[in-house]
Amino acid sequence: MEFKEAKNKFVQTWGALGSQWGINKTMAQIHALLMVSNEPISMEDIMEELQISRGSASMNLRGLIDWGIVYKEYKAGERREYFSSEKDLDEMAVKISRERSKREIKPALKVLKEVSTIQNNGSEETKQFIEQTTKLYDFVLQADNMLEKATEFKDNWLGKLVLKIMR
Amino acid sequence: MEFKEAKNKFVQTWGALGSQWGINKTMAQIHALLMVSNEPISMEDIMEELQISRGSASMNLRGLIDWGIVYKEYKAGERREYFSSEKDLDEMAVKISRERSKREIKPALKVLKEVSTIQNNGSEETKQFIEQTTKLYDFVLQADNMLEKATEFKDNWLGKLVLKIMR
DNA sequence: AATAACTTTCATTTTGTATTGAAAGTTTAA
DNA sequence: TTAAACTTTCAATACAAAATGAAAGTTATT
Repeated sequence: MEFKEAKNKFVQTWGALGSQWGINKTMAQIHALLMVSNEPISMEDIMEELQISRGSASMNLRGLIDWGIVYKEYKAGERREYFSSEKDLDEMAVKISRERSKREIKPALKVLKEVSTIQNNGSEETKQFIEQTTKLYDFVLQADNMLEKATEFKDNWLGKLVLKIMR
Repeated sequence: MEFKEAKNKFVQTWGALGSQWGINKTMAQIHALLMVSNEPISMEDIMEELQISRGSASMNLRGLIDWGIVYKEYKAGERREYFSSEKDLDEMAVKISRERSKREIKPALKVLKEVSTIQNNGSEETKQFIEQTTKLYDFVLQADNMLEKATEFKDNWLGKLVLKIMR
């Protein structure tokens, strides 16, 4: 397999993985492209490489910047903007974890808290509902805390965690 | 907030959360419904409650059974099938982790291995590509191993993990 | 201040995913 | 073995999410 083919395969795979985890395919593909490039890439080049429109490139790049894992760069004497991605994978994982927590888990926790604290009117179904949603709240809270704590390690937290768990 | 309203809110929220993580909304809603019900529910009732068609109910229930987090149950003297969900959240997390690993992470790892072992032709871009995809392979492998190890605890692994991490 | 070089926005269109429902399939009971 | 009671399948359809691209917006240069 030669470089070009490998690169394309990687971009496609990363895109597919992304969409299985709720990240839009094109966004994941742009991210993949930037991850394996050592030098910043212009929007024009991204459009060309992935065969996507200007609008799509613009929106998805902005999305990646909002996630904090892609940066804008300016080259001296050039008008055009260039983009590069976070290359440190621990840093990347931390940022993605934090964002997902903020955007998705925290709001879900809020609702879980609300619904798990309704008045128990004594009926069996209400009792069961409160019980299960309370457990769920505790579980999700714990999972979210774990992510938060883990990301505090910052320095290769994943590796340390694995060692710890394996004893 | 009364029971019916709370239940509905929970189902909607769980559905939304699911689709943000790549699980189809209806499937997540059915799962939510089953999680907070103490007794098994028939397909008919699920259709009624969520206002979905027979086909959709059938497909999504089968999907949940494939994930291993919903069970078919038979009532004595009744033809109709009933469905209930895994109520143990640790068990549920273990099953979901294992399935996602098998379906999504393992295949991605295979590709990462492939593309990270192309012949280095000496060019800078090839060198960078190999370097970054190798790092990515190691990272994803480590994350996958962590999940695997964690799920071996089985017994409230998440809680134990959190305690460990927090010291 | 006008022009050029670029980026963003957003109404429309396209694409992909999920749903529908009727027909086919299956199982159980008589 | 037939009928009844149920579930699954799948081609057609609906729906939602993403992409397009032209117009509007922005910024830098002369």
